[in-house]
Amino acid sequence: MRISNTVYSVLLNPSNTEIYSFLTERIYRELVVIFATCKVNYKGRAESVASESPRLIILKPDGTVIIHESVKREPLNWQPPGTKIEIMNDYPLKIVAQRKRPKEVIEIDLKEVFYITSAEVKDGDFVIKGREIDIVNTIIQNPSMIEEGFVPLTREYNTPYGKIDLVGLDKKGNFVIIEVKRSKAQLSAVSQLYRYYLHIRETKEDKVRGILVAPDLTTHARELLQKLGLEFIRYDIQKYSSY
Amino acid sequence: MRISNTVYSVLLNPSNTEIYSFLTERIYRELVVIFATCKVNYKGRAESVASESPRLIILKPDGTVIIHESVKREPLNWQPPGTKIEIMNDYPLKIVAQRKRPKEVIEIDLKEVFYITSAEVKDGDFVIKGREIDIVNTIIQNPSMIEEGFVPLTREYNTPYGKIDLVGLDKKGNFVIIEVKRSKAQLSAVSQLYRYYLHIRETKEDKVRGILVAPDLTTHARELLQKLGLEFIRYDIQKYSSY
DNA sequence: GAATCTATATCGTGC
DNA sequence: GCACGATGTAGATTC
Repeated sequence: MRISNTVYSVLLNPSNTEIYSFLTERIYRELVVIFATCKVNYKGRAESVASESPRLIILKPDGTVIIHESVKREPLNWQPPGTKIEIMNDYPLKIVAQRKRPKEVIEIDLKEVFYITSAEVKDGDFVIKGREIDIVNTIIQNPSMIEEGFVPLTREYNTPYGKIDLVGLDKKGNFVIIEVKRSKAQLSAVSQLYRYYLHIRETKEDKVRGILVAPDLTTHARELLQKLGLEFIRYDIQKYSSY
Repeated sequence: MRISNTVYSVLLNPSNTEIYSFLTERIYRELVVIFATCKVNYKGRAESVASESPRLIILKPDGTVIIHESVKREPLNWQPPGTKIEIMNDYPLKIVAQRKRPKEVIEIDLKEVFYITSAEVKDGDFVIKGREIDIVNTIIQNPSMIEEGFVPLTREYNTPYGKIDLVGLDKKGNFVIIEVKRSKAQLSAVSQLYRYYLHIRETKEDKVRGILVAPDLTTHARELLQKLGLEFIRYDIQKYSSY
């Protein structure tokens, strides 16, 4: 079937023979959607067993396998891109999807297949903004939002204890370490900053300051921050949303 | 259409009128799958714009919205469960999915709808094992895997600075803090343990030990661990996989 | 390939 | 509802 430039096919209540030839012809080439009752077994980093039930199965041309039930954003089982997908012409028909690192395998036993569809899909353009990196950019363009006299030096500054979002100097020449969070900062953000802070304090002669930049932080995060001698600067997303 | 106990419906190349009545009747009741060219705009914690392109749209009865392209395990855009989904009978037909906290909205402009399917789905049983909690259970049942004389006291021990996986006493009566990781431990695991360690050392008179239990840890994690005076115990997943 | 961090993370739990 | 940690996290980036 063809509409505009998109070719797609639909099989309703297909026989096993139809399913097998349909799938073997189309996997890795088209976006395949199967609605069927199935059992699913997963074994790898963890293990899972799913009893027979109707589910939605998606096979992407890049090797991704996604199995959904009727609830949640997260799939019941999955395999990421690069997975080796095989259709086993057994009774019942079986889809085996495995990858090497980590070694993981999903087996899908297809019981009743209600429909299968397949389509050639070319991806469109996608632009996203408002991520952490955008905030770091805003700081570099508006260093005074940290404080008067702040001079950004390096972003993604590498240390053995992790990458520091931004390092710079204050007007007194102190080393300044900045960790940015795009949403309310939690304990882990403070720990992360403290890890960098300790490392820089040990390896640099200069005085060091650690600053957490976020729209807000939790009560416990604030307590810990103060106890550790670190600083907080509120990032008002409204104020700098013009970029 | 009915096969066994599963009722499902398929519309091929539906008209706008058909799409509208089909969707309004079925959202929040059935698992709906749409394959269509569409534009997608998202605005909330971040923002995104996706140009017109064929995509797979899933509307779950719990309010979940998932939009997939032909690559990746992760959807292009989404809304989690609890989202308010509306079908707007405009030209073009539009799906608006919004939630309050955080305030986020997705607008999907449907251009050409190739097919829509819908099905009543009751979820099956699902059992998973091999998660962190299973390792903690194993330790509690085999305390000697920590060391001779170790006595587990409390799991999920609450502190202002986070929940400690397991606390106990060693044979000398020292307080022992245990952080468990199911895969190779990284810097953040060491920071996490250290946060708990500092807190307990400050609030308890007793001597305190912090132990990281994991199958392995990265080089830098090991360095930091040693520097902070914390300990590591290897958890051999093979050895205790019998539970 | 290993290590680290971000994510519109999502999800579960405890308060 | 908030805070916090786990996730079979996935995905991007750097080394």
